[in-house]
Amino acid sequence: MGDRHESREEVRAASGPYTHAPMSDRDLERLRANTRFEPAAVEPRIVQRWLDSGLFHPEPNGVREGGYCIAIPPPNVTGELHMGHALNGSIQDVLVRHHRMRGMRTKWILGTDHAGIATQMVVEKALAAEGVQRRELGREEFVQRVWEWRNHYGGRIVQQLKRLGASCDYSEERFTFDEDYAQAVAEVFVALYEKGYIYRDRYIVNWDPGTHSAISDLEVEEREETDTLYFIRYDLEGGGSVTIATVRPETMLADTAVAVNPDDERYRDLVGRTAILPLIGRALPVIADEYVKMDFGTGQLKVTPAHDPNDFEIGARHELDEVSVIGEDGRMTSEAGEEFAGLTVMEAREAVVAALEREGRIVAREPYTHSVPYSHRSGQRIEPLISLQWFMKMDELAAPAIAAVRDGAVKIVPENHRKVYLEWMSQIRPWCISRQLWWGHRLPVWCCEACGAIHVAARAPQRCPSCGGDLRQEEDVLDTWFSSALWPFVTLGWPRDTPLMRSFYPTDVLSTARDILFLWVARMIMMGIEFTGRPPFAEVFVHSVIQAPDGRRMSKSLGTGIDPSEEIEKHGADAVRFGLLAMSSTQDVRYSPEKVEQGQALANKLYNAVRFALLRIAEQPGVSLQTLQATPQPRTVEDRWILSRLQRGKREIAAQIETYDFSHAALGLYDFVYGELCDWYIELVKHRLDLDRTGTPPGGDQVQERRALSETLLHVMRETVALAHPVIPFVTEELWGHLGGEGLLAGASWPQPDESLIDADAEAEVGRAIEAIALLRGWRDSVSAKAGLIVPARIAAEGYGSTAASIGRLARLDLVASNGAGGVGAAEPVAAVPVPGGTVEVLSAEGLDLDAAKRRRETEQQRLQGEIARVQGKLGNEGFVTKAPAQVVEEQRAKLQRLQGELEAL
RNA sequence: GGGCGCAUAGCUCAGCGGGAGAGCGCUCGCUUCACACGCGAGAGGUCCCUGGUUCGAUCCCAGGUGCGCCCACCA
Repeated sequence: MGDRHESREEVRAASGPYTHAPMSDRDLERLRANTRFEPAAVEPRIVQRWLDSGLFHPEPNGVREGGYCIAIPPPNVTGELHMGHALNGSIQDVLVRHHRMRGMRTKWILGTDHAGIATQMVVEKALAAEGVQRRELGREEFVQRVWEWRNHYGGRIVQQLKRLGASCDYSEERFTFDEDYAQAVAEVFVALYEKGYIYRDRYIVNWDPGTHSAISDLEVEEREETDTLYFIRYDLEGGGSVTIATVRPETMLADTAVAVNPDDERYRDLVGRTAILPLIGRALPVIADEYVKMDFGTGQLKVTPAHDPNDFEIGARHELDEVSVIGEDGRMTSEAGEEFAGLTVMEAREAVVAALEREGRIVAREPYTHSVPYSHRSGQRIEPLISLQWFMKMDELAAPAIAAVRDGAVKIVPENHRKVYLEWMSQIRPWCISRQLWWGHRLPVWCCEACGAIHVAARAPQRCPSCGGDLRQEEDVLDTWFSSALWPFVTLGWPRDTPLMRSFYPTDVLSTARDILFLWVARMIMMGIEFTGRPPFAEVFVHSVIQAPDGRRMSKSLGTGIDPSEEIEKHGADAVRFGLLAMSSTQDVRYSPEKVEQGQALANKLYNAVRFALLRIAEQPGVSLQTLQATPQPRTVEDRWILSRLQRGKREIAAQIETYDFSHAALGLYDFVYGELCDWYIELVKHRLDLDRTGTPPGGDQVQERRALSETLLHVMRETVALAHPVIPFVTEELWGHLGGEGLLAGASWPQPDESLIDADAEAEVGRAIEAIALLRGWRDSVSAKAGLIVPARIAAEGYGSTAASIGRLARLDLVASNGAGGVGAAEPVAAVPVPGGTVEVLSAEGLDLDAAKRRRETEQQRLQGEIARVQGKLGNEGFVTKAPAQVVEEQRAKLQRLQGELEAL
């Protein structure tokens, strides 16, 4: 990073004057009246300001250096925002906003996916509700209807992304079915075809009767099911029989062989003989094949090349006939015989079993649990069928994509996904890329109706180049993932050499859930390298999957889904973003409504902290908001303390964002705002801006002091708000305006840590005071001191020189000088409260239940004695003293001393 | 059948070789002039089990148990 952002104009930094007058009296009145941040009222207005500003659209300058780019995983055009989108949107937006603030030309490529099967199914369903069937309409009309649907309902998700605050480049929205995109897809297809990577083949595929299309291996999910395993006797010609075992008796109608293992002693003499297929009477050769397991079933296997992927391979090895008895509609064909033709597969199964039973051929049956393939898309059972499809050879494309990840050109975070990727890629198989759908990129393949020749070309030929005959375009469309694989470069103008390409390719990071690591990410890497010569991104960040609060999958059908848009309406986009980031990790996580509420609380807290600062400063006599500089003017130890803590905060959150550690970034922000800024700094400085109720005009020095504190406060507030902006952009943008920052915070500079403001002494002093105050408050509570009671006390401890007054105020003590002669100062203490470095002596028992204090003291003594014994035991252990690092031993000695001091003080 | 991951407070999760943490929930007390979507104080834990390594294990290693997820063509 480094010097890239240094040219940024300083005026946008958090230190600086009010450059306009944002806080008119009316604004201040409104601020005073609104004690809560109202996201629903504020956030939509801020979205509009961002959009109008043009900040989200970077002008391409043709130079990759100094740019930052993310391509959004394009959501389905018909989709609605779900939790995965919301989380990934939040993650990408944190990255994008952070880099934009660091002065980089930042582009977040936006667009939607035509999502072949999914969209076709949605529209088909909608049409069905009107009583219209896809086939009645015809292809052209149907595709027209899908476009209408898309123009009407599509892009809702883009609106939802805006509402989330995602700072995508909305001015250049892309669609994987745009004309340019389609042209690029065709060119890629042609190039791969010409290289011999794409080919057509009759092969057994995963046929999805639901979508009436082939689908890829990755779209198949296996489900455990218990079926019946039937043992069926086939007679042998010339006497004897074999018994095969199957869970799919209906496919026996398509058997073309019986196989045994060549090493199986039992059946050696069967090989070469002929079995008779029951019900059909077809002669089946008995063959020997290694695939057959000797220890499964009978060791005799029916071979059905047309309806089982393994049998298909066996068939290919032995040149067996392929008989298809199940059609693409999932029903039995005429090949199955009159008795069964037209039945569904399940009906046929019953009928075949009944027929076999009549012939006395069922030898046995037993329950059998196995995995059954189902279509991820339609939910229907996959029917393996032989079909003429287009395939893509993957080995050559995979090799460089493997190397890219193995050698670190593409870094996968978290690391464990790297191994999964490499393993999957190393055993990659051909990809079936054709789909028998209507909505999608049609294959750029033309068939001559006269001579049957096939022409593959990116632009439609007029007539057959071979014979001049009429051409007909291939009916099939491409798998959606074929076009999405080109997303990071086609969206930038590829194959043309555009300024966009030169400015933003390759992209910086791809953020996604792991479910599409193979379907999409791996294919993008392969295609990116093949067509642009470079991987399409330097890093892949794999984020959590958000599950329902009860640990089940979030899904509409289960009723476990939580709609992020509803959560945004209820709690605000800031809250949802914070919540999702805070709950995310490298694991899958359960949705935690509490984290969203925590985010909402943070936004409100920050709002009120700024509200306090501005209202209180505005009321100072002799101080005008308009003339203040938001610069650090430390006057006291707490000023130095907060400035020091702030520098550390800036350093930490930047590092966390850069290492994709979003939960710690979000929670660290919360801790800083609550645990340091609000609980302590504001409480410590409040009195310095006290309103003077006596009406006495302040002296000149006092005005100077108040002015200095005001400037420090403004500075701290502006920097905090800037720091929080990537995570909670809305409330921070709103407050930035109130704080007089120039322009929009979205376009402001990221606050850089100023090492000179780090102050270890101040941190130690205030840290000690905080500890003491907490102990004193605990003591007060234990003696039932009323909240308003001011207790006379004296500090008898080292190290409170500059914080004693603060301790008095925040612990509600009336502190007297330690050596005060006469008066209460000389009084005998009635109690001593141990604090770091000594005790605080309590000088009056009035209003205190000191018996309770005594009981408390006793349990405290016990605790201390226990701890002392433990540390002494450790130090008495020779092994510890000689083997442990000297520093650790020293720490234990110091601890012992401290504990003994505390015990004594009691 | 392979692979990966997780078991810490009532819930959701951080932490990770030397004093068990957060948010929410719970209890008690607060109209303390930013915030009751708030403030202050508390209670609550054989850090899954069994071994091992170590001066020392919630943390490292091995095994076990339970729960997720991914990949896989045994009828």
